Amino acid sequence: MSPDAPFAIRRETLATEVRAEIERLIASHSLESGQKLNEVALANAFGVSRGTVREAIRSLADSGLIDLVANRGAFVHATTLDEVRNLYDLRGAIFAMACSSAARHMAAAHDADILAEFRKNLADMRAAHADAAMDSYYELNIGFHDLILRAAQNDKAKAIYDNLVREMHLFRRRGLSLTSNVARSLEEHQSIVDAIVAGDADAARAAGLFHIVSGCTRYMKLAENAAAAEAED
Amino acid sequence: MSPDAPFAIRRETLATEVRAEIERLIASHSLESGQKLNEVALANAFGVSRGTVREAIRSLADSGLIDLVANRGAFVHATTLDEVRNLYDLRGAIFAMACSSAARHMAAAHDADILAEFRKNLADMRAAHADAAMDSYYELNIGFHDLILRAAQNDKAKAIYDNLVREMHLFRRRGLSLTSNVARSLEEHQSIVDAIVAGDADAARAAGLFHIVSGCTRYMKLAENAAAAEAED
DNA sequence: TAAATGTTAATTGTTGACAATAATCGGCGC
DNA sequence: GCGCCGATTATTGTCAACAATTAACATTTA
Repeated sequence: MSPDAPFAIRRETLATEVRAEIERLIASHSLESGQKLNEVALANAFGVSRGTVREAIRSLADSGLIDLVANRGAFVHATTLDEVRNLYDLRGAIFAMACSSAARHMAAAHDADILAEFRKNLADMRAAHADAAMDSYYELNIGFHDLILRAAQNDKAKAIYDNLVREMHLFRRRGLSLTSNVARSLEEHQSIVDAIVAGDADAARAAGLFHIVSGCTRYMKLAENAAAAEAED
Repeated sequence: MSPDAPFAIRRETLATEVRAEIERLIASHSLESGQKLNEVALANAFGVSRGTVREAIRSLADSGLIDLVANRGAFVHATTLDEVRNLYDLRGAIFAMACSSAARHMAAAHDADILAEFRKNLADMRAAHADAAMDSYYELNIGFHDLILRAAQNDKAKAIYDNLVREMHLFRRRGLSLTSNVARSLEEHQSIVDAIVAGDADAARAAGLFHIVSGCTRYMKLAENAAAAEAED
């Protein structure tokens, strides 16, 4: 009677679709930071009941994408630069831990499948870099981090990490091209994989932490420049 | 929790109270691991509407305390020993990061207030240890970790950490007394505070990680013994 | 005019009812 | 007896209406 099928065909519920739709509205800046979400308006727009959008909003609130004030409403969370720094700190801590765990698991039981996936991801990324195919590079980068978290075999960590990435993505300032320093990022990926393959948990942790800290530094620099450019207008 | 007005009478919403009540049912083992939650039964028991308990259940699911299967229902999440290990890994990563951040902040701007709170917590703990007052020790231990996460000034990290602690607490096996090795735990707290006061981020990170790893080791040992004792019956 | 108060409109919190899906049970054939 | 299949029941997903709270506006008063 226990849920035996792990990959049970769970038909998405309406609320989850609405949630995804609202996320898209935030990502596309149709809903601005700090803006209030009107339940009836959203319900009408999506052609669903108010209770359904309520459920979606609550879910987004639990993920930290929306702020909830009792009896007053829901507001798109406005992420400050200090918060982004904090999010990077968190990402770094979790990602480094995941790299370490991945190395440990690889040392304990050599997993050829996931190793092949790592190799393919690295190769594809090199190709994308050579072709200057920046859009596919973005996807591959997501895929790489996903691989790490899967190799760590820590579902909870993966869920939290995915949430962090999603939040950082959604509130990323418009026009910040993160395609710079691709070559360096690729090197960092390579050294992470090397440490994992070698089964060196400490080296993997260090390489993982360095990767995120570097990413944070790059982002902060871009944000500074963007702020300076805005001030000039 | 009140963002702006300190004197605001934030009347809790019904769903929030119901959520707390369900948590209590899980903690008291009135709801067993893996057990199914019946919405109408809970609604009747609490004297509220089904929609309200639905909202509470969804919130618990987002926190990972409950597993949700579409069209089939909600089940109390059954935490395995492997999962507990993963949770400890996560706690360790976040706690170590928090200790590091706390040290960094203390070095940048000496905060006398929080320092006094640390000193008081350590003194109270020593007193509780001397009096063998284990129940108050438990509270003080929670308070210590809370202080660290506050000193780190990372709200998101604090929210996630609190969630992890709550989950580990709720699914703690009955009869596992965690009051052993209080003296050693106290020493670890002391060395964490020392590193933070010194503004040594690296030392604080190391001390924080060691504290959680030690706690994990102690817990695993207890769990092993408990399993062995059960096998004897 | 500006602050304070009373009144109305808009929005959220909560509820009960209906529809869709999954679990249960009994008959039927083998 | 055992397993498959359809009808019945129970439970969840969704909806629309009601109650409580908040925001907006108009009115009064100093």
